[in-house]
Amino acid sequence: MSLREVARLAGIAPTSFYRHFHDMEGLGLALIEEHGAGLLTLMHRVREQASEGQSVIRASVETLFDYIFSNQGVSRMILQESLARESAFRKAAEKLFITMSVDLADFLVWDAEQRGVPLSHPQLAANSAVAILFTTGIALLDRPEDDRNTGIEAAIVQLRMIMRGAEAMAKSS
Amino acid sequence: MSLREVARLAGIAPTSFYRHFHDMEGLGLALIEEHGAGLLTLMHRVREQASEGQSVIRASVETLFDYIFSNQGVSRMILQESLARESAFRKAAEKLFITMSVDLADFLVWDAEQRGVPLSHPQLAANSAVAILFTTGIALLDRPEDDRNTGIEAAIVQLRMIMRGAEAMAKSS
DNA sequence: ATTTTCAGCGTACACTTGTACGCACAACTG
DNA sequence: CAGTTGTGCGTACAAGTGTACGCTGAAAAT
Repeated sequence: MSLREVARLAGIAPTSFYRHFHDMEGLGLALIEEHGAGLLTLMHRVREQASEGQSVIRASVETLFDYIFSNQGVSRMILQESLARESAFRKAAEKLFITMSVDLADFLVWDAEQRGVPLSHPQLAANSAVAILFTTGIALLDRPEDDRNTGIEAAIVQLRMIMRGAEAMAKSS
Repeated sequence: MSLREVARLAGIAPTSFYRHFHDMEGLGLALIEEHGAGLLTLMHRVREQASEGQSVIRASVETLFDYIFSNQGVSRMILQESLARESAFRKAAEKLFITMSVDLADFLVWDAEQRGVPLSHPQLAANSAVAILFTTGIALLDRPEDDRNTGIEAAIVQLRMIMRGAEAMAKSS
């Protein structure tokens, strides 16, 4: 997507773009910052609410996928850019994923303590979860709703599997 | 990367590009096909050799990461394109990852039978493994060797965790 | 030996891209 | 009220893009 294309969609002259962002990179960074913050708080809230109820995993997956589905463009861009060649852009996207992973890991250890279940390598478990969630989430974007629903169920099983693995490794090591 | 840029690097005139590929997409498809086939056989071979020796997981991770590190451009392109908007290009990349996952799942059930250990949801375990391996592999590309090595060890732990989880789920369900 | 195929070339065209420059009008500030 | 700041515009340009066309010469096939 080019600067001119953005300007066209925004209904302004190409040169007016500079009034808002110095760069195309500037726009990208702003988008990441905005949506990144929203996503982080969203996941926090879901964990708080769900931990008083049923499955945190199910609630988290459904919430995150909902978010991705209703913000297709940005979500895809962030993931894609986090895998691109070095740039300020990529650094920001990577940072977001790292923050999400760390947040999740924090919750995992808290939850494990709560339940009195030891957990080995919580950070690595969180990294796995984030990687799986985003790649499968984005891959589901252009698919019919049936595929999306089975994809959600699959992701839930995958996350459960990781948690079971982390618990099993803690017991036998 | 533009058609003209490719032609420049190939040392031919822009218009001569058409003698070899009808399209930029044609080039991409050819690259995916070529490297995809190589990658699949490479992983097959590694599993055969390693199953007579030590850790299959370690051998697989090291081999795959070696491949990614020595084929940075194509590897990154394939993963990135598999997450892009619908296109022939994306379909090919997605197909490669699906094939890799299915191959891995086949091996997992064979190996589990061999060892007399039940395994639940082998296909989902394989999907997780492939997603984790590629995203972390690509993310390690622009990093110093130290990071790469710790990344490899981390990936190994993550895969072990998934396998332990799949075994645990099979026992208790 | 003749023909066909192949891979290269240069020229040309219409189009898009980023961006520099300066002007106009609103809104807010003093 | 005058002044500053923010946001818009049109024009212009150099560079890059895909691709249509037709010419060459070598290699391969007949």
